[in-house]
Amino acid sequence: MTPRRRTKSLRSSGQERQASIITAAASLFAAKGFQGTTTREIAKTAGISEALVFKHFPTKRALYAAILAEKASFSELLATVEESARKRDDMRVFTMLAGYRIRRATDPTMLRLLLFSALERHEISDMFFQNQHRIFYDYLAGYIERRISEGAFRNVDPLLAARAFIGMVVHHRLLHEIFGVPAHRSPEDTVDTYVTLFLEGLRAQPSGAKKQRLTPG
Amino acid sequence: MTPRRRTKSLRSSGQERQASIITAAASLFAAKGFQGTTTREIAKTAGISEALVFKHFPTKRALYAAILAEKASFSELLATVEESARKRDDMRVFTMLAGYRIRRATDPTMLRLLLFSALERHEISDMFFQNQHRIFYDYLAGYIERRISEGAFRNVDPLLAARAFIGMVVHHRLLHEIFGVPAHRSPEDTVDTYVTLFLEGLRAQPSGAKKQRLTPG
DNA sequence: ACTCGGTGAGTGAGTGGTTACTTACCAAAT
DNA sequence: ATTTGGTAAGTAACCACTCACTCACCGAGT
Repeated sequence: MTPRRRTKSLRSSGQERQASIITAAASLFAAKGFQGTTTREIAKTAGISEALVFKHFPTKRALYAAILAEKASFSELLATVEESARKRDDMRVFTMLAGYRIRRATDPTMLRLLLFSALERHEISDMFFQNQHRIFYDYLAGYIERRISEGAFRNVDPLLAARAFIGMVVHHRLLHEIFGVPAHRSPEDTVDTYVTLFLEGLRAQPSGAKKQRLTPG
Repeated sequence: MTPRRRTKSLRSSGQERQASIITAAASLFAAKGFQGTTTREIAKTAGISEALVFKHFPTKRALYAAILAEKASFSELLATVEESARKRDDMRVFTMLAGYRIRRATDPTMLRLLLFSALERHEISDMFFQNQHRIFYDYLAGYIERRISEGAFRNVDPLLAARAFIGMVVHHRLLHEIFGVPAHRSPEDTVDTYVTLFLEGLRAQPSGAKKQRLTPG
């Protein structure tokens, strides 16, 4: 029996392969950084030979740039859709998208990629970073300015407030996901708490463990 | 026994050399990470041959561990002195030391070392990290609990509040010193503002540029 | 229905350069 | 004379990247 195109082909198309290389490389770069990842490892993770990686990307650095560019352009797309929702005054969609973007941008893999690229000072990373964080600033700018116009947050400097908020969220993720400090709440819960804490003027839930030690462990 | 040197010797003592290697290596590791730094570079920066580096430290990793251990033990020392000042109720010394420790721990070189060691997941970095952050938690724990007992910050969860504050400070440093986003105030000013902002319940200076755009640049 | 040649997917076995680390030896200080 | 600070010149392993080559697939000609 000579089966024809019945099951999956033995060879992938160029686009499929390119995507699988990017996926493999992204997780490795996020885990070990650019310098810490070898092209041999990338090939092994993608299940192909090292030579094929270089058929798709001229250099290791070009592959890295492609990954960051892809992530950045997806963020850009989300921002555009979100902006149009805001203009249509569709607050349900806007809030949902903004929430998704915040969760995505504070996702451990994204954070590790972001931090590594920033620390290792790749030229490409500037754009990536600016894109990732403009999201937050724009989102919070809108929210805070709206609330201020409603009479809330008297005497609050919006830029400082936005930065403070981002600081809380990012730092929580750093602590919990990257540095491995155990969280005393679920991530979702904590981000929500931070939002409340920040936006309502540092009034946290009264249910908090007041006598808790501040040093974890 | 005590060798008194009239003129500068052509050769350094073991301890002097060891210190100079650590200094050179620390700045390189902070700038490029463990993987990104070569032992040749370290030797060149310290102004000696590569072989001599290995006379003082058996492996590159051991040198790295020594750097983190040194930083951590200095922090520990500061914490001890500070604790004794607190017990003596010497608030002037306590506040001064605590301020110094916060400034030191948010210093760009320390932050880069910390972030790199955490991202690259060296076993040694755990201790280093725990030490660096216990500083904040303990300092803030004391402050916040004191203020709560005075009737301030009703319904505030101290752990969350401490984390939020650290988030603000660390994120500001990340933005400004590592990611290169221009600060709209001086670093010292901003840290102080964060302290005020946090401790007084998000009431920032009314002098703030209220109509400022939130996106820098 | 079958062959055959063109094309792109895919690889094993390198290449030169770099890395962490070593060896064998030297010179200054005591 | 011995110890200690110091080096030039290695070495084996590993790195990003290349080369020469094979194989799978498809469609045109018969």
